[in-house]
Amino acid sequence: MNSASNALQTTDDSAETGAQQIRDAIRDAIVERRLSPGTKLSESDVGNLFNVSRTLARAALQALSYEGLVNVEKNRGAFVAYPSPDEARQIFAARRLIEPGILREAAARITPSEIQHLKQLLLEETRLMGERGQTARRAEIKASGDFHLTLAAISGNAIMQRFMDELVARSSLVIALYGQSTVSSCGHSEHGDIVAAMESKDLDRACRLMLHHIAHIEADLDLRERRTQGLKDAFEP
Amino acid sequence: MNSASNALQTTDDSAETGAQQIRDAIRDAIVERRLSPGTKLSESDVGNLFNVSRTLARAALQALSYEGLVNVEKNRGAFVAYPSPDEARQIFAARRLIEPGILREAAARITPSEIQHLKQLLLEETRLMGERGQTARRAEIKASGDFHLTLAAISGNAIMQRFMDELVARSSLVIALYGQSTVSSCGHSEHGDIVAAMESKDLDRACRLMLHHIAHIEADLDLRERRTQGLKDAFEP
DNA sequence: GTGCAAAAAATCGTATACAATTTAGTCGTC
DNA sequence: GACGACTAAATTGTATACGATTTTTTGCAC
Repeated sequence: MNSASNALQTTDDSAETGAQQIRDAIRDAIVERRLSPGTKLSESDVGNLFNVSRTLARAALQALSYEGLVNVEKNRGAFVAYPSPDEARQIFAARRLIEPGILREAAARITPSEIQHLKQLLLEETRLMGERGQTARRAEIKASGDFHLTLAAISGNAIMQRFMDELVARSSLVIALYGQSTVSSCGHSEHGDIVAAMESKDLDRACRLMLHHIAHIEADLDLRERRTQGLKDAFEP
Repeated sequence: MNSASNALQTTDDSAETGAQQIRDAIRDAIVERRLSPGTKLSESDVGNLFNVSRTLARAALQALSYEGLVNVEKNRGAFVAYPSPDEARQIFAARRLIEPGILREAAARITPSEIQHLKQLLLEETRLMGERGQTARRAEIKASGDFHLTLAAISGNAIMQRFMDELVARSSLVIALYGQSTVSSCGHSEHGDIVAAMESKDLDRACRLMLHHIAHIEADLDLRERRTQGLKDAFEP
């Protein structure tokens, strides 16, 4: 009865086999910053690493390039994306443009159980903020993104959800490159404030908080050209 | 000096060879409605048609699946996307959500020469509206989409431009399936009104017109399940 | 003639092989 | 010793080949 069952999953049945799994594994590695921007992803290496042929490795890399997480250069290979400051600005401009709309749709459709789910995410987030260690920070980054992705899922629009998937993943790359503050990339209790505003049906306030939140993340960035990037451009323009 | 040169084109140099060209060719055929929704795109057939191996055909089809223009079903093959009424609603919901924001950014950055370019597009559009024949109607559909895509290009955000690329292409599929009016799918002189509002710096009015315009397109659709779809589902569930 | 089961054909999933391009290394010349 | 051209290694681009899954056809029983 609920048409969302059709909308929530992009592919009909289980994964398209092999390539999909490899793509997800590499994407996780990129988003969790275990793969640094600019790292070369040789097709042979990826294939050997996952015990598959170069065919599947190549398919996975191409898929990642469509999401903007990997750049494939003709006859040169695939590299973990190294977003330029300008790309970073575009990513956040896109989020400022999109997320308020998603928030409004989500607020209009949200159910009590979904509110509960969101609150649980917030608890997990604050818990991770209290812990030490790299793994905790990685989990925190992921949880922070999951908040925005869950909102997109609640909005019920599979297309916007996919767009947000891409934007959140790329945001993680940008924060890895240009983030300054050692602490939480996403912030404070701003997520909680947004949920509170949604609960009290104050949509305008929720949107304002969301925009403020995104601006806050962006303000923590130092969007100056990195040396490595400059060097690369100097050698291979 | 302008870092936009890096941002405006997703791929650095010319096409990734083969697969990219095939992808574009098939995409054009889909958008121009020379390939009907639901048509099977066998890897072998596509390969033979373009005189390439199945490898490249497959890569092109996968690329199209990432754009939502074809559905690849595991072990069954690729088919020109057959958007469900629900998907159609999501596509237009996404456009309503995104396009006002793009319009605002475009209005803030637009140059006189770009205004001129837009006006030329409008002239071309009205010219095509006056002509008869399938080819003219195809060109009209394309021109109508180009208006929205040009706006996205002017906004200067390559990411939003890509999102709009996808949404406009999929909209064409939806209109092909569910459009009712035999005449212009996109409408009247609404494009012209939007440009006029932009020129007079009346952003709020421009956004209102844009939303009205999108609603107008959607209102022309008959979003009922098509029989063919039902039959197909009955035979191959 | 209808319905089901098994075999044949077609199609996709994946691996391997070869050609083309790039990159690294080497040798010779200045 | 530095620079440039040539050769060799590595990597990507594309094609072909083989195994797995699906679809169609065939054949038989009822």
